[in-house]
Amino acid sequence: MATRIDSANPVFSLETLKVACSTCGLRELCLPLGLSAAEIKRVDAIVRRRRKVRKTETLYHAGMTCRSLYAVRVGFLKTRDPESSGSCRIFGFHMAGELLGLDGIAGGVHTCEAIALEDSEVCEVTFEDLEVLGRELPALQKRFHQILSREIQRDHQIMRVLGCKTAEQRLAVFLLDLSERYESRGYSPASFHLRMSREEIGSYLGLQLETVSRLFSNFRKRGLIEVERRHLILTDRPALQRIANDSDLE
Amino acid sequence: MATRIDSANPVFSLETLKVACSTCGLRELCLPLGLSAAEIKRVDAIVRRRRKVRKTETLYHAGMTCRSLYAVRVGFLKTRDPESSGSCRIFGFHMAGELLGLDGIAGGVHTCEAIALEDSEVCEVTFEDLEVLGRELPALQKRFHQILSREIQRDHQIMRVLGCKTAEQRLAVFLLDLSERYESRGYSPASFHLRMSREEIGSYLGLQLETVSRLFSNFRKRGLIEVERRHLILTDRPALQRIANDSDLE
DNA sequence: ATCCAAACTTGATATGGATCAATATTCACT
DNA sequence: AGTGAATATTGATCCATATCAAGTTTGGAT
Repeated sequence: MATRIDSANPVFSLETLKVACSTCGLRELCLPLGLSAAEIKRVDAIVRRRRKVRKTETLYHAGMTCRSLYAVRVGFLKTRDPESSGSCRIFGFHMAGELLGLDGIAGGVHTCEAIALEDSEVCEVTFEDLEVLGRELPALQKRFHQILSREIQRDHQIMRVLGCKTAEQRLAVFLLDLSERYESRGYSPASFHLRMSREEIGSYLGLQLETVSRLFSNFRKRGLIEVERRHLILTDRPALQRIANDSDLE
Repeated sequence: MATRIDSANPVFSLETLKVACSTCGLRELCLPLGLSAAEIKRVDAIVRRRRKVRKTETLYHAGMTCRSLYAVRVGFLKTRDPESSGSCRIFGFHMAGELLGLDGIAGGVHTCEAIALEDSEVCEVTFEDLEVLGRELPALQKRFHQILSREIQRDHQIMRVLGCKTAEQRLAVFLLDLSERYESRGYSPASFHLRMSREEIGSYLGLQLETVSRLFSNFRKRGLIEVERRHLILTDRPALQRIANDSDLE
């Protein structure tokens, strides 16, 4: 539960260099995508500090002033709606290379809260710095706009799922989405560990946890997946793909 | 069905002046919000052309290259998912002062289609121009980021509704949202005309049109609204408000 | 003015998930 | 190692909303 951790140490230098965007394995996913080496060096300079967030800890609460966005460097977080106290809606799960806090730019206040699902590390960049540097580096400005727009596209995808897919389809879409994201990070697309509970999956997909659990069992019986608690193997992705798309065509 | 209309006329000058942002009644809602008079003049210069879109006509199709965003000047449009052929998901309804095409920045391609629900007019600004001018006018840059972030917030709101509200709550949220948006445009928040069909409302809210129709009847019986086909009077907004929020607290 | 298609309303019935309930498994903590 | 609290599974039942069906109203085209 402690927050006094090495990365909060104000002594930068070597430590900072080691985790600079220039040498970060995520630069092909994260903010620096598409920038030249020289441009990335400039981005390095505005990455304020790396922050560690232990499992179950909160990166930011709703209502907190929001002056920065956070890039996930390692780990896995969820963002959730603070309002709906009951079955707290989960807006998203976020893995390495993804940016958090985009919703807070408009009002200067976080509208949701971000919680680590495993020990994580994030890089912080203030909007102010990003805007100033964006004026100098059109490629960075463009990249930032892309990221914001991408987020809107992602939200549309979720709206589509919530608005007109069956429970079965929702879970298939969810598993395939995770799979793709792991793959683009160099992990196996077919075998991975779920960082979230059945309840959290349900909250994200607009389903009850029992329904999620039943669907896992059902998928297993049909030979689509192997599931052992939170470890998952997608044994028949084409079939999942078919389930995910199918019924909105018929 | 014709698209040969005056605003497509390449002769600008007086015509253009008349509809410039500087003199536009929407400048407190639209892109120029918060800019100085001098800055707004600069924005005027990048508003390429005004385009008229007649009722039922399409402003852009999914798949079309997307180099611009569109600000609604007059009228009312919907954006919808082209994929789900059956009950085409509707992503949103858009009124004067709102911006369309934000999802297309990332890929340079429109991911949804925009269709006019009544005769409408939009102002076009290319992303390129917006980015170039944004570098010169930090206030404009900031405003653009705000708009993108606002859109993400809006999408979250919809995800919340689709993910954990009952049909009754969804309709209440929807009506109150329309009400607010009309009010902030100087119209009555309590009495307005629905530009969309029951089916379109249903598609937006993840409900069947019959359910929407029944809910209208039900709300009327309870004295919450008066509804005559597409004309609507919200006679008890506090009650609607209660319905909209209530049950996720209990 | 008339006709037709689209939009809407209302009723009857079916069903996918929610809800309630009981049990099993796992993990964190002492 | 042992205990209690999360987490997950599975079954039984219920209900909100979908689906099917019929009839009505409206508005646009001729």
